[in-house]
Amino acid sequence: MRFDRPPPEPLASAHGFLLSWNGHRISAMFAEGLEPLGLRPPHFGVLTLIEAKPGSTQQELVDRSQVDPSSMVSIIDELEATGLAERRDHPDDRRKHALYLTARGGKTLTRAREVAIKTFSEVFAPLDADERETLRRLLRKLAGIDD
Amino acid sequence: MRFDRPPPEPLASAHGFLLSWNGHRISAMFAEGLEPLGLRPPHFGVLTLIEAKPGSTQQELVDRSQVDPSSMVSIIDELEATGLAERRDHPDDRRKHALYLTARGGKTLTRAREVAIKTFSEVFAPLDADERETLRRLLRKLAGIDD
DNA sequence: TATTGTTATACTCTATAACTATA
DNA sequence: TATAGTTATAGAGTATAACAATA
Repeated sequence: MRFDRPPPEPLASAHGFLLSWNGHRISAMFAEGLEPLGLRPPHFGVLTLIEAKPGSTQQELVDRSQVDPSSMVSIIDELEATGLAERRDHPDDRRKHALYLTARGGKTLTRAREVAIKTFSEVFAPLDADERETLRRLLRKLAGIDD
Repeated sequence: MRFDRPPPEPLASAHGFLLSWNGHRISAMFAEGLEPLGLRPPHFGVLTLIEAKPGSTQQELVDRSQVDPSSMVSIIDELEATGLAERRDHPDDRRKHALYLTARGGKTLTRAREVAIKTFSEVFAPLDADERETLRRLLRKLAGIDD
């Protein structure tokens, strides 16, 4: 799928297609922006969750990220290999790992957030501030999030 | 990625994540709905485009669908194998094929459209009519479509 | 030489199930 | 017996580049 042009009619007339197309487009653009940092979107998600709750176990990250356990292993393997996060022994249970960001991981997450913001501005450029807020509200409602 | 629950915070706070999550969710639901018809979303797209302009060449479908040429070959192979579309000789150029829906293809497309509408109603159920129209307008604007 | 369609192939991403070590 | 994490493996889906036939 290419995203360098608007989707063609008659497909673009369908609400569902539009939502799907825009969603895949922003994913692809974000993934491309993350590439220079050596990250893919799931890495960003996991880094974000570790920062939000340092010391989380892999199981907790699985629950909060909707990523399956085996994928979580490889994502964290990669984060450790690139020195962005580390597994430490869990104080209460020798089966568990406690996950923490490294200093470098924190910095990389900051840069990844800048990428997210840049991608966001590019994609949402056609909308003014009011429209963006409306879209955000509608998308949250669509996702089943109560405000 | 799982879609049976709303996306977790803090991820759900990000506009981009919300758009991407909803987009992937509706794709996944539509794909699931199409399964009993033996179709995947790209088949639906190609059927739609052939119906919109019968006699299209594969190259034209590639241009209008944003699917790459080699994927187009397998999609059309599958549509022919299941008797939904057919390649005919192109009157002007022996390199080209002219694509047509079969009667069965037309019926299947109708049923696939019903699946699309059903998926759409499910996903957009949390929104009222005005909100849906607003969302449609914003998504078209986002996609770069001039109204 | 360029274009249409095709094939062969490789790659990315994810999911499934079986395994280990601990509880 | 159940849980945390891991491994091995297979699968879906897509993309890339080389190719034959025709223009």
